Amino acid sequence: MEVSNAKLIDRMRTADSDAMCPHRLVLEHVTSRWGTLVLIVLLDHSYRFSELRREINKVSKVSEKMLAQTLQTLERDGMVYRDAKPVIPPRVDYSLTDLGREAAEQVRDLSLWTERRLAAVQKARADYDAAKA
Amino acid sequence: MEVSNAKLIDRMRTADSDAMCPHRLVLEHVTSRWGTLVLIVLLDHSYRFSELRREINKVSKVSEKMLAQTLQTLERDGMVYRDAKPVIPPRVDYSLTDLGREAAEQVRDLSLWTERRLAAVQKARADYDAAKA
DNA sequence: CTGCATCCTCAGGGATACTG
DNA sequence: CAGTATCCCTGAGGATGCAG
Repeated sequence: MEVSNAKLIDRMRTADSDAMCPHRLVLEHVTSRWGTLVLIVLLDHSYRFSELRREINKVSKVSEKMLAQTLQTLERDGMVYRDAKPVIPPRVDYSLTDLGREAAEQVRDLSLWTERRLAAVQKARADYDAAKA
Repeated sequence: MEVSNAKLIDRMRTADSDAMCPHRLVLEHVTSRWGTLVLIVLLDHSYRFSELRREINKVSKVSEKMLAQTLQTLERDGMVYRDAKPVIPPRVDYSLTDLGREAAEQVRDLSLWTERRLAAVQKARADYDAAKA
């Protein structure tokens, strides 16, 4: 990585100081509470809406509304492909696009990293809490 | 990466379905709204509290409360080192630990990735919006 | 300067009911 | 089944004031 961080943070600036710069918004979609889980699960294979919901519910309860909303955001950002089959009853399959797969792999790696380093974090917490008392 | 995603998602489960598993919590701290910015900025060098706040404010206004809260969380997780010098007026320097640097580099890479792929995302959004209308 | 503590606002997110 | 629409509420997060 040749780019300095000072430059990165500067490129995050916006003329309007209140509005977020575009790529930060994408980052927030990808790292959002439900976005991360959707991406990680979809890395496996495509899922129907309720399959996906059941899978995520194993980890953390997600409301139908939030799942739909998350999927729409990721679909609009070009991360998720939505395949709605014109059958009765409806069948909709969600899968990752190439773009989404790139994002998902990085999110997954970060998740795996936190898992690997969990012991260190817990140690740090114990020390921190002990120092407080 | 040898580990299957099915296993990853399963390892994210908790006995108590409502509680989040430990490493997901760490992930959320690191990818939180202010956590990402703190990590990216600190990747440069250490900062005093108000320096850090000014730097982040360039990108997105952060309240003193949220910055302090974020720093405490990251410090407790062993990502950030807090060096409080016993002088008047107080001087506190924040820097990344080795653990924090590992996290920060991944977050920065993800941020750089979204920046690189921004054009693709914006194209996808335009297509999506056009299809709606 | 660096923080706590307090109060308050608002939007993220849940529950429910309804439709194609 | 796969959503949309509605209502509602908790809690993230901002503003202000004060202390060390």
